[in-house]
Amino acid sequence: MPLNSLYFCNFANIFWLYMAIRYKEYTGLNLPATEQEILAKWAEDQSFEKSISLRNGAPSFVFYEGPPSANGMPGIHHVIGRTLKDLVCRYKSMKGYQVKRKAGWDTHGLPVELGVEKMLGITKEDIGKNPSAGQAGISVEEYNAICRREVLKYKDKWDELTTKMGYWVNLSDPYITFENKYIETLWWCLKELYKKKLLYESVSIQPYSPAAGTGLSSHELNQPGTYKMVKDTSAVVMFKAVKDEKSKFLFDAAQSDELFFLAWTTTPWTLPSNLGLTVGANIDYVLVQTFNPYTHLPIHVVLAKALIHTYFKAEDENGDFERYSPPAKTLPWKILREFKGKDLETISYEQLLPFKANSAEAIREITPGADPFRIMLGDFVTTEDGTGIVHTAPAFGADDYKVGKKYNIGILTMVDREGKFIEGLGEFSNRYVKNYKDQEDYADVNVDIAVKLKKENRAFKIEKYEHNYPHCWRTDKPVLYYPLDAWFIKTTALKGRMVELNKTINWKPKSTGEGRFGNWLENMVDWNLSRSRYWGTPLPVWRTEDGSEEKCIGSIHELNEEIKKANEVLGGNVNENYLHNGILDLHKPYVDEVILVSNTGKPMKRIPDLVDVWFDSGAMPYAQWHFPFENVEIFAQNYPADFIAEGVDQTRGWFYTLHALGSLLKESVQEELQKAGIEVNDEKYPGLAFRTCVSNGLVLDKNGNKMSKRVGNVVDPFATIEQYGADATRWYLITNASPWDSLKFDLQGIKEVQRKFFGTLYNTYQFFALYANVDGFAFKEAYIPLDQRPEIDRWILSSLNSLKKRVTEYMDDYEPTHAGRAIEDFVDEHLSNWYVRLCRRRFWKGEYEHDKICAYQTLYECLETVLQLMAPVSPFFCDALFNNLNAVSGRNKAISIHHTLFPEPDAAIIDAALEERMQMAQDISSLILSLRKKVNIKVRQPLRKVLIPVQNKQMKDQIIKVEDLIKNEVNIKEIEYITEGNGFISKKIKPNFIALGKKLGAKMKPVSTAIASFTQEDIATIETEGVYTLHVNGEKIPLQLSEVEIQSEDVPGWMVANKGMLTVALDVTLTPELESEGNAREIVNRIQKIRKDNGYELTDRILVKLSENTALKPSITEYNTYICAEILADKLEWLPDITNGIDIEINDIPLKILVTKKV
RNA sequence: AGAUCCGUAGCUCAGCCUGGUUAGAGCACUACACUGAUAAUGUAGGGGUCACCAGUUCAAAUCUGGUCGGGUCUACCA
Repeated sequence: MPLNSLYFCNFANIFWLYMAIRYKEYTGLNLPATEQEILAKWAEDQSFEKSISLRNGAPSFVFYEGPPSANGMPGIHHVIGRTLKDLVCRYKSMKGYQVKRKAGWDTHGLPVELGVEKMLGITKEDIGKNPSAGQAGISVEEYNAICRREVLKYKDKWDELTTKMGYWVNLSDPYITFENKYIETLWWCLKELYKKKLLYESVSIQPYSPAAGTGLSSHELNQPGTYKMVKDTSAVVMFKAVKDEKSKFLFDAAQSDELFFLAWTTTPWTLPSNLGLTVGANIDYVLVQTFNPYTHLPIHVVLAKALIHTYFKAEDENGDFERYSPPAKTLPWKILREFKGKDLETISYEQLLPFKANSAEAIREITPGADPFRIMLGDFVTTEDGTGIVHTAPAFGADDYKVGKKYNIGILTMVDREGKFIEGLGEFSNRYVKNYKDQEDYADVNVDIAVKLKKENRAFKIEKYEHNYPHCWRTDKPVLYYPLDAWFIKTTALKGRMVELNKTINWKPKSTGEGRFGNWLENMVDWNLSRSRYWGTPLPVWRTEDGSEEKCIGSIHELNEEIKKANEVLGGNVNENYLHNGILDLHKPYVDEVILVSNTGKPMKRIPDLVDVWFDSGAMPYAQWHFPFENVEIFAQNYPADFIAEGVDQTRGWFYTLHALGSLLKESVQEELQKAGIEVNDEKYPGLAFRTCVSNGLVLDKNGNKMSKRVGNVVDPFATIEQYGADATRWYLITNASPWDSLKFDLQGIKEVQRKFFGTLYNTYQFFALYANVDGFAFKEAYIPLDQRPEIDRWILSSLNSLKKRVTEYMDDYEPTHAGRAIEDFVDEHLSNWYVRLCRRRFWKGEYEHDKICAYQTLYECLETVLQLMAPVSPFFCDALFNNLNAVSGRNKAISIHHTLFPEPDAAIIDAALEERMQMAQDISSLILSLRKKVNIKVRQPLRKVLIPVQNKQMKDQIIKVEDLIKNEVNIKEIEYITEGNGFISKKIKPNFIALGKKLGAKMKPVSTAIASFTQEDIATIETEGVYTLHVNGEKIPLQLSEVEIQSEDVPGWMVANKGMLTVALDVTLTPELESEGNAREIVNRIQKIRKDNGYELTDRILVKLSENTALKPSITEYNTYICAEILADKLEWLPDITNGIDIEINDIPLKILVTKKV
């Protein structure tokens, strides 16, 4: 080896050792592996913690984490929601805000309890027993201990997913809803509401299982198999109207002293409890004259017009009343009068089944001042089935209760909790309304009621009716809707405020807030807060046995004081277990053991109810900081949230409870803040819990079905991330569909993202690293001003700044999908397929000097910026590449891309004209390539000329500036511009519809036909004159040049292609000179391929031997210098014969060639 | 039942707010090219009654009303 070669070799090694680092080059794109490295780095550098501490003192951006329940495994749908949360937080952090993200766990509630019951194989009845006293079952203490343990069963899995998917949230200090401090804040909230009289007890109509003796939650009612088709006795019964001023118009029309309202029921057992009838205000009703089909007495009845034909045959209308005689098959009928439901309001009727127990006195005893047996208006009435008049028994239907309350008709509960009629109902007393006791000789009381009504001329139609009815999932017996005591929050009291504040919330998408949420608010009812379960936040209300006195407790301290007081007053062993250390666990059964004392010295026991878990999560803004007991300052800075995001299914869940509590507690919160000396105003603390809310849609499987374990179409997020990487998964989830559209999840889509976007980005980076390493580019030279860079650099930088602008706008508008798509477009269309493609030579050709440095600086900046722009969405790969770039250049001091500031667009760099002409260059090139394709002339074969017709000077100037790019790209020698007047090109004209449409209106059609038949001369006329007078239907219509669009269509004798306003004509003549040059290019191409096949390094020089006997020799000789320069050879050696060479063919001419490495 | 979102190529989606005359991308398929970025790229091709019906308009994928289908939430009803 020659001395100098050795020297160079060593020098190179030493050189690189000295530099210590080159841009890292990869052997292949492996996203999961890169992510592992980055995760390790983040952990080591504490990148997340630093991303927050770096922003100390900066304005805060407040994010609330909706607490997931960790008693189920996380699924892929959790990944999309969390990606959305994460990207917003990362973005805001990069925009300079401090974004604290406290994690949280939802730990109470029915799903937890049901899971535990299932695991233990027990039912609700087994809980609360005393096994040590020999009872079968489990104590509340033990049960709750198991719930506490089980609820965080999958916490590790959740934490793992959080980490692996790159969700930055503070897992080390989460809020947990079962902790005493958390519950204490909930108690504070409840007491505040209590003090304001917003917390009250009342009855509500709930599903109730008499067989099991317990109320059922809606969750239980939604268990599979609870709704069953059953056949029940249904009855259309006749309520007799009372004649008075209000009903006079009906009696007048009937010309009778007796008329009836028809009402339908599938539960005749509710009839003794009937107190009203409900009609729809705008439903049409009719008064019909007919006969009772059972008693055959002539009658007058009222029912909805739309339902006439379910009871009467059309052909019997106005039938012969005189000749009706039983047992007649036909029932003649006649409409006497038609009216609206609202005309019936408050008309009275006689009680249908009067007994002692449901007498007027009994009713007023229960509800003093009640005014029953009247017709009411309700919006729930339909004409789907029945009669359009709804029998209303407030005790046994939620709608009935609501409308009954409005009209103050009282309430009758003629059925006890065992499901049987109470005393005082005559022959029906003590009979079960359904066969709840499995009696063999059970006689259906509903049938007996129907029979009685038939006999009394009070039944119009009795039949078996098959319908879907809910059953208790435990006993399989039909459920009753039954009035049960419950605690409510009077949300309706602040409805106005909630509606108003909702208008200030930025909802994404808007429709969720205006439609789904707004509607929900409009139809708000009071919040039923109580649950009769075991594992949850206890309602902190104690009450004396007679119910005359009660206390609501608002803190642990207060409770402990009351505990002591009760012991002192009541004496004995009252609360003896809680005197020393106070209460240590606020859950059942401990709170229930505590006895308090009333102001008059009576003992008080706790109401056994728990609080709806939605209260837990809705109070999370306060409870997560243990407000107001601690952290008042922190709370003040973190309330309300700037941003929350959850699935759209939370609209009436978390979103609602957050919003409701925000409104309800506004004054309480402001007071506490003021007490702590914090400045309070309505702008800062408007009683709003969140300012922006993004609701994301569902994740469906690729066929559009809901993912469910049962169907087995769930996607395992861990496997997905492991195989394709979190980056590609996140990018796919975000860019494929807007977050609020439901997403059809398809792994093929992730593969596509991986290949198309990350693959392209990776290639671009690899390309840069490859050559930058060769040239030792480390961005050490001064930043070259734009005006000293070539046009194409200025273009890509302009385009880059336009991109920054768009991405920023989209991100600020919570439209990450559009932001992501814009980035994709840029990387693919602009950076990779135009800039890099056109500039390749600049990187590997020539010396390391001005133009090359420009190219490196430009590409570096593009890469760096794109990585920053995509960082919020896909945080791993960009951080890796960013670090690789920085390791060499040291341009940015941040140790992670997530600590940098989001790129700010520079308007001065954006050059719209430049971007426009580059688009033209791309389009023109594309057109020329398509023409080449058509005549089958490959790009390596140079062509002489293209013609481009130009509309005006400005267009010509634009194209001239990119002329060289086009010529290079499509291998054309010359571009010739043709302008007006030479008659060389033929043109096409069409109306400018927008301009003309406004002016012409209805005359548009004939005018556009006229324009379509313009000749070339006509077009020339309007072009030169600027105006053309059309004659349409004898009317003169002047046509301005600006009202039409003219474009070149054809150049006779040339190959032509169009796109929009652009037209290109290609000269496809091949001269011997052009062919010769084409041959030379072919040779270069073949030899480059051989170099590559032989595995030579980029910089290796080669020796080339060619066989002399070829027709190609003149071409090759002519372009000898060019060829040698391209292939890195000193010279081309011609030999008569080559033994080891490779046979190739160029344009059908054979050639033998031998390439070896020069040593 | 009510509310809401969605329905555009075989698949995933733009375009719709602000109506304008060849309805676009990508994937997949076919063919041909190109390539010292190569799991890339270009060009060409097939593939659409823009779910349906009605209305407004000179003009509707776009605006209005309705219908149908799918998803979700809420409610559960005589």
